[in-house]
Amino acid sequence: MASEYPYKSKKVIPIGTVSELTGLTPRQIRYYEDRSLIYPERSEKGTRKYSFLDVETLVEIADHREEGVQTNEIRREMVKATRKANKEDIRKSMLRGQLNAHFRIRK
Amino acid sequence: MASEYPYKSKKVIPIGTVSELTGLTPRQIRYYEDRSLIYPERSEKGTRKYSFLDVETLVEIADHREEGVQTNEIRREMVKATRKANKEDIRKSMLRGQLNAHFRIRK
DNA sequence: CGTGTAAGGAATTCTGACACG
DNA sequence: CGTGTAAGGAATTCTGACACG
Repeated sequence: MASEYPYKSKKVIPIGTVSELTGLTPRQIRYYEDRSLIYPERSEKGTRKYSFLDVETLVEIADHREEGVQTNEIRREMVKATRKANKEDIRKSMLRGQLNAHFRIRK
Repeated sequence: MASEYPYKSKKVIPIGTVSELTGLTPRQIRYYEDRSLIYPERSEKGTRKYSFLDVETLVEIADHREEGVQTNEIRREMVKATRKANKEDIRKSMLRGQLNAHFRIRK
């Protein structure tokens, strides 16, 4: 489920590399986590690990910030976008369910 | 060209994480690099960075090693597999070239 | 609010070497 | 040949705080 890009969501990138990839400073990256915009995983000893998806999200955050959008507003937009995506997923899976029921398609 | 998996080849994973992902020790991972089985990138200060493709390769290496195959033999097999893949790429691109010439398809 | 920085400590990684076999 | 380990050093990351604004 939702594993179309197996490597995109795997959290394995350290903050220094994320910093290079995004152009953001580690300080900024940690702050956006503090504001609940991203959720890296932690290794046993506490170092943060990010996914490529996190990197993409951070780039979007950076774009919004450059336009002066505050982190609060960015969070609202992200939540909204997520809800929309989830609704579409539900719609699709319901459609699939109907089709399967109709045609008796084995998964 | 060959960028079907944009994130698969990007070298961003530190050796400790690769160790967890593969079950190999950092010592083993460095040794296989020494034997020219993998080629991580280096950060400015010298720390190794691996891609998910490297991780996959390392798992294959681990499988071969468990069967007692020596690194030399593993390297030969890998070179052979690479050559085969390249030949297929060339064949495909030539075929594409012919088709394009025949039907005047714009790229 | 968002970001920089100095501070002290902890965890990571690096290399070259010795060991075993 | 392939891998473990102790050694010393360098680079990375972490947190909490003060600063500016």
